Amino acid sequence: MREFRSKLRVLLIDDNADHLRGVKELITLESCYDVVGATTSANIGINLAKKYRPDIILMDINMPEKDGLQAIQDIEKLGLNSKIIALSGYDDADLIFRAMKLGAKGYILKTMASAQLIYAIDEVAAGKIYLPSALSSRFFEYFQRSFKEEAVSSDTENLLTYLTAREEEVLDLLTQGNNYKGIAGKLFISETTVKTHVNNIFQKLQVNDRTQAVLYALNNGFANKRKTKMAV
Amino acid sequence: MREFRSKLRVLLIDDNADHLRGVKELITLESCYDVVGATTSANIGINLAKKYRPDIILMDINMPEKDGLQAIQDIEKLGLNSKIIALSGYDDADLIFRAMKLGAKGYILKTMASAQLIYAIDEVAAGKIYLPSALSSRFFEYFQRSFKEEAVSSDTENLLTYLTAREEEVLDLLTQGNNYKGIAGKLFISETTVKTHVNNIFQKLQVNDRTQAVLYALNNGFANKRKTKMAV
DNA sequence: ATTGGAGTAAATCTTTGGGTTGATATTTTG
DNA sequence: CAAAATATCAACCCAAAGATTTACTCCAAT
Repeated sequence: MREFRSKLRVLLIDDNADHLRGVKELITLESCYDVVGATTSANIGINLAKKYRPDIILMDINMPEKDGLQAIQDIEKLGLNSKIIALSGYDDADLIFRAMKLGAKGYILKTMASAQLIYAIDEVAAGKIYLPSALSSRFFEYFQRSFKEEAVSSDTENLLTYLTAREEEVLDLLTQGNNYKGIAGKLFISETTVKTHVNNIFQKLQVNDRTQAVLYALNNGFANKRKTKMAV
Repeated sequence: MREFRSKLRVLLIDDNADHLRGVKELITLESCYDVVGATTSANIGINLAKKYRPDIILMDINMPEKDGLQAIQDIEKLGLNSKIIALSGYDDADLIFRAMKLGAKGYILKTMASAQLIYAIDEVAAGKIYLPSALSSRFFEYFQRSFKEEAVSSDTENLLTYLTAREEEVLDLLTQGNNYKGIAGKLFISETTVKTHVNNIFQKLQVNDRTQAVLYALNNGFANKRKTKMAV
């Protein structure tokens, strides 16, 4: 897999000029890395990323001008294969979580020793994901808390279990935005039959209309082929 | 925080009797741990957990009788403060992800050295989360892949951006299952005005009815106070 | 000063949705 | 086998939702 290319190309984006300079010198000292760009502007950084397609991008995510997280997202959308390492002054769980969610391959604190910075770059360059164990713990606490409510809320009885197979089919089509006619057509039954099913669904889910039925379904694990999401 | 209690209590659940015995001996050798139970049955294990409320539970998640992941969920629901460490023969990303999602404080492979097992227990007992770096990488790859599709799908224009502030308010109430009357009452405007807004929303989102509007909103990042979820 | 967007509202009309009752065939299950 | 649950359909009615048009006010941009 190692190609013929001699050095891995690194792009630095950090609005603190002093820190930027320091990191640049530090990385330049490493024989295997080549700093192809260093800028204090997120927008310029994004353009440099487009231009040079660096192997590694060190991105400060606490910048005033443009949100560093947004910048990560923008760069990820470009579909370059650059590996982004988030640089931050804070070990805030939410920041870490969001950075990782957006595709950052690492997250390091500015206060960390320079040796650790190099180590992180090495690891990420090697295709791994680098999170110092302290931050990793933060991440997992946050991660697990995000799912806690789910588990708790699911102790209330799930009314979906009372639906018959046919009713589930109908509900599934409801959650795809179909009206009576659409459902009737797709299930090859009459519209009045669909109405009967839908009415039974309303009774069982204890709701008054289709919108509430759809919401109940989506909020109570009616997964059916639907991509569900998590709060950003 | 350290209490007057001398030893931390550990419960072992592993359907492989040999492995169970080995781990039990290993842990008993450690002066700071006390094995309060060791069973090859997940169900018995759950009952032992209820009875002893151990500090640490080592749970094998590859058991035929009962799914170990299910057992983790069951124990978590009991609301004991036991910290569960998942034990597995496989470093499957999906398994790791699901175990952590269910609240496991650690995940270790049966093939790992005994010193590492003890280290993991120490770390978890100290309130940290322990994932060997190799597994941690697996986890993050899986984690980021789960969010990839989201980011990609969002390259299609988000029609929600065209909504006015008022329309967003109305849509928000729609996504809570309100009808015209309910929305009118909550916004202190007439029902006909609500209809106007809703119709404008339909135009802008290019949908035909409220259910489709709600679905569009939920599928396109209309987060508004709503707990969103992620596929299990 | 005036244009345009946003929010408000009413009138009208058509379609869809929701509730009810009752009927029949099929399947499940005790 | 008999009883119960499920799936099918019809006819009915009323309420709610959706489409369209018109119009007034306020506010911001020019």
